[in-house]
Amino acid sequence: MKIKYNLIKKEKNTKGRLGILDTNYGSFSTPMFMPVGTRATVKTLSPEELYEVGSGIILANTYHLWLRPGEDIIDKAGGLHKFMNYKGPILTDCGGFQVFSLAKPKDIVEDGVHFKSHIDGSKLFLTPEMSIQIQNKLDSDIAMSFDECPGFPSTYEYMKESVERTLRWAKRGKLVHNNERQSLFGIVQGGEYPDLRKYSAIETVKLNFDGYSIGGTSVGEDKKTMYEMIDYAIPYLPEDKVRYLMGVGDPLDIIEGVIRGVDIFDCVLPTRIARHGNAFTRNGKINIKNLQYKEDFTSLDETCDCYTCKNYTKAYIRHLIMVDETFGARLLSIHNIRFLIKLTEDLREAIKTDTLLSYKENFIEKYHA
RNA sequence: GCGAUUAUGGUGAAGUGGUUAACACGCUAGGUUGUGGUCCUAGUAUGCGUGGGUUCGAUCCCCACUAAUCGCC
Repeated sequence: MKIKYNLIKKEKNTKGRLGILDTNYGSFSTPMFMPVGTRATVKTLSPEELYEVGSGIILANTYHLWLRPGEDIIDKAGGLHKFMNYKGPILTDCGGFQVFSLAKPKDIVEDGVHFKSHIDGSKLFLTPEMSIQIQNKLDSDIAMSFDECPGFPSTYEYMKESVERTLRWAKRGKLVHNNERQSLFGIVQGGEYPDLRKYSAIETVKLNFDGYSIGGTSVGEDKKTMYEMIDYAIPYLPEDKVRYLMGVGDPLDIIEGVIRGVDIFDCVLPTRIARHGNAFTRNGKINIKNLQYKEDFTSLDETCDCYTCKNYTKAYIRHLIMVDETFGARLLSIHNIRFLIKLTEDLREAIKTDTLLSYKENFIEKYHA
């Protein structure tokens, strides 16, 4: 079956909304943070650990799985869920963002995108149809339309052209999509231009997707601009479909996104910074490698309920990171993902009690202290 | 006791008779937003074993001392 978004409650003072998303692999509440598992694994975490931190859904990547091990292998394994032994919902990103980082503007043509493999430099060509067909085989619960993700800043002329192309690609992808149990999302682009965001949103919604995402964010723009990009698109998205803001995962950005009506977020930040020794805490982000934690035998965050915080000290985690033991990255990843998911849990409570704005004020006060 | 060799930062080391002593690691501090899986950026010896000498000038040349390593007795 296709996913179904159930709007439970709208917050009084903001556009924040509480909902439940039903999928083939269970239901989860929104707003929700979605951990990134590019290559069919959320780096260093087992599926059991993902369930434990309250992860409602995870993201895997079409481009990376297309190259290795290849969608046919995953198809033979019985689909992505069986292949990676993950029993919750999975969303696959379309590969558009990899194109953004691997291809040059001149390599983007009407039919698709020419670019070089990040593994061996071999020439590759990806089309909207291929992206959807690969995702059909991966058998994720939600597939994303193949889009172009322009950088920031882009000229108005280029962005207009890009938005039109992304719309044509969305139509082409939708035509070949043929997995009955898989939902398909459209992606709104338009950069920092209000009328292009509006146009992109209206035209994408006309194509009637199962959900909508806002893309083209987190590509170098400042926070204010990113929030405006959300504001320009949200009014034109239907209330009865789920909304996903792509690539955003800084705690403050998640709060601002929820206030603006976003339901799902994804981001590599919690796992990437974990591998580099950083942890989110209620009192701001910390670098566990700092000398001040050498003899700090307290947990990362005394308000946190995660496995890491219940069992390990900063001094121990610092030691593991300093000597490059992977268990350190795992402990920090568990904590950072739990931190963001707990944040969305708190935001859900704030929506229930119509206290989203005061929650934000209190959070910022401590986080920036 | 004798002989040889060597002595440069936390470590391994490069180097030159004359402005700011290479590089790497480590360490210290930042960065990271639909992941190109240990990455990127910056800082880190007021000093070249100790004491004398030669020289306008010595980490670099000479002498002594000290220490380490190897060999011999």
